[in-house]
Amino acid sequence: MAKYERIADTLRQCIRAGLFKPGDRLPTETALAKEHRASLPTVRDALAQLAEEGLIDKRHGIGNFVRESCRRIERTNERHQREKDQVREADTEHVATRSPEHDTGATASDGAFSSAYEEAEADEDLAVAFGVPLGTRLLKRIYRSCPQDEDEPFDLTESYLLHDLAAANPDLLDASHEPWPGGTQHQLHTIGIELDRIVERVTARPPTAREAEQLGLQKGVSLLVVRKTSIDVNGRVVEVAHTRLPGHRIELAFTTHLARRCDDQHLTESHRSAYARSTGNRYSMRQ
Amino acid sequence: MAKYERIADTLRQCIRAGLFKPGDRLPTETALAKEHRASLPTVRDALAQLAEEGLIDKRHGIGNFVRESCRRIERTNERHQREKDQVREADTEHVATRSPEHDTGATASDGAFSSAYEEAEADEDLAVAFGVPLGTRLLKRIYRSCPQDEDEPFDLTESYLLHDLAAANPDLLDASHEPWPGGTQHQLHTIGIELDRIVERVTARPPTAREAEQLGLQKGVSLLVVRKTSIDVNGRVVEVAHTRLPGHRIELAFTTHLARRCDDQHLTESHRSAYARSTGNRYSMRQ
DNA sequence: GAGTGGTCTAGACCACTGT
DNA sequence: CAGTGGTCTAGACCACTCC
Repeated sequence: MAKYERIADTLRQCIRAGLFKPGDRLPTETALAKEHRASLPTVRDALAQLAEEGLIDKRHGIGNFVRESCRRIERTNERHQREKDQVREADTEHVATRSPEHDTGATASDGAFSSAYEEAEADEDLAVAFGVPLGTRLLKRIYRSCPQDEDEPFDLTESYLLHDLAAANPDLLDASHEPWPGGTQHQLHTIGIELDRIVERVTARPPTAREAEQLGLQKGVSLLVVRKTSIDVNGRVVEVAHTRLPGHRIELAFTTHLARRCDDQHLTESHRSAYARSTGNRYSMRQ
Repeated sequence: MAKYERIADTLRQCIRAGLFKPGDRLPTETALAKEHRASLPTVRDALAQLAEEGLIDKRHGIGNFVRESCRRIERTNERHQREKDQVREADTEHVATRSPEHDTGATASDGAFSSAYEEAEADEDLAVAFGVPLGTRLLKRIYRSCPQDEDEPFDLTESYLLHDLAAANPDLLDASHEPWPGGTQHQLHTIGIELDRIVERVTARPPTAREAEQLGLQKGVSLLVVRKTSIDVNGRVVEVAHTRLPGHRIELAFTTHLARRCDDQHLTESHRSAYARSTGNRYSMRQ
């Protein structure tokens, strides 16, 4: 085992054992070097490893600090249904009463979020996603949300709508109308769009220098990248969004409901398959 | 901008421009150092960055190679429903005919997989997940699957079942009976368990040294960590699995079907909410 | 053995932060 | 300003791979 790994291990143990507590500053790098009879770069290799793991926070010109064990924020896919439900509530009753406290506790209710609106043209990627010609006008919106009562943003989203579609409601083209009750689904509702399903594609990679800066991340940590596609009841892609989240802070929860195994033998196999294909994961209403 | 970042940028451009093609060996590190009038560690910092991004493959004693742009493997949550369907097909018709080619193309059909079985005791984490006392006997199984016609494993899974439950079918305790048609759901079926839903929690972090070795990954790349909980029709947690996947190779796709906004106004709001809570994301059968 | 990347050193200088 | 981490250098030695 390499020396820098041994040093990293030692520090890890000290932190887990509570010898260094969250918020504490570690000894200076030169002090650690002397203590472990190692050179500075070697110590720095060790510290870089701890930073990647999210165990310490490197602050240029100040020191290396033990990370406050930040709570993991859960984001479940069931919020999509809740959001859809809220649209109708807002619609039928208290029109613009934003009720963010409706989903309490477990869910990441996106506290405050700033945003920026601009026009964009569909690049190849987006053109394919929307199924439109290259260069089609899009409305691009940038969101940055924070968990309640925190300072650092924890998510960075670029959302795209078809411009001509969004233009049906001029309010949608104007950033000053944020926030909307019920979020994007409500916005889409105002132009007569109802969502049928949402597909989220998740990958992970280290952040670029720019992303690390924007999200206040250490170099080398992992970024969760979610590409969300919203499809309306006519099978049309109406929104494509690209979200980047810090992997060590977020837990994406996806619940897949399975159809009850029905004991009616009158359905032939081919019928069943076709049915399954058309509906996907769902819950039998028969239960 | 730091020198090592400039060097990394230059190399990135060379690769993207096709000046270095996939499979090519880059100039030696000393050659790059001379070319960029930089020291060896500086060049190595640049190369480390490219390795984290999955752009190059560092091979000790041989050289640095441009990564074959490995195809991204998609894993959708709709495979859970397919797997459930297969159980029934296998049950009613061709009993043990494993038909992996049923899900063609897009899906990662887990080619070959080795496995190891052993007993384990529930630690705090697992005890909470299963809702059983600490120390309860569990059956621990380890899977490593490869995409079709590839050598490197791309996933590493630890699966846990309640031992006493699994013991109802002695075959489940024996590794030699792998592979099973229809996978774990079929295995559960043999002891009379039908799944209601699957919850997958996704996070990302850099791999440990051990994980990097086991999965053949470069240091510093991102790992997708999926914790899957399977819940049966009685609301009991019957399987907990922990899967680690290379973030740059995998794309996890989750489709959330939304209930149609029903225009029947006879449902009061409270009824609707209660209904939504009990069923989660689903598809209206009325459509 | 020759050539490659992996680790480590000792020391220099720069950039950032707080006083 | 002093103290901290960030970058870079020149060179040494080790570990791995292939011939």
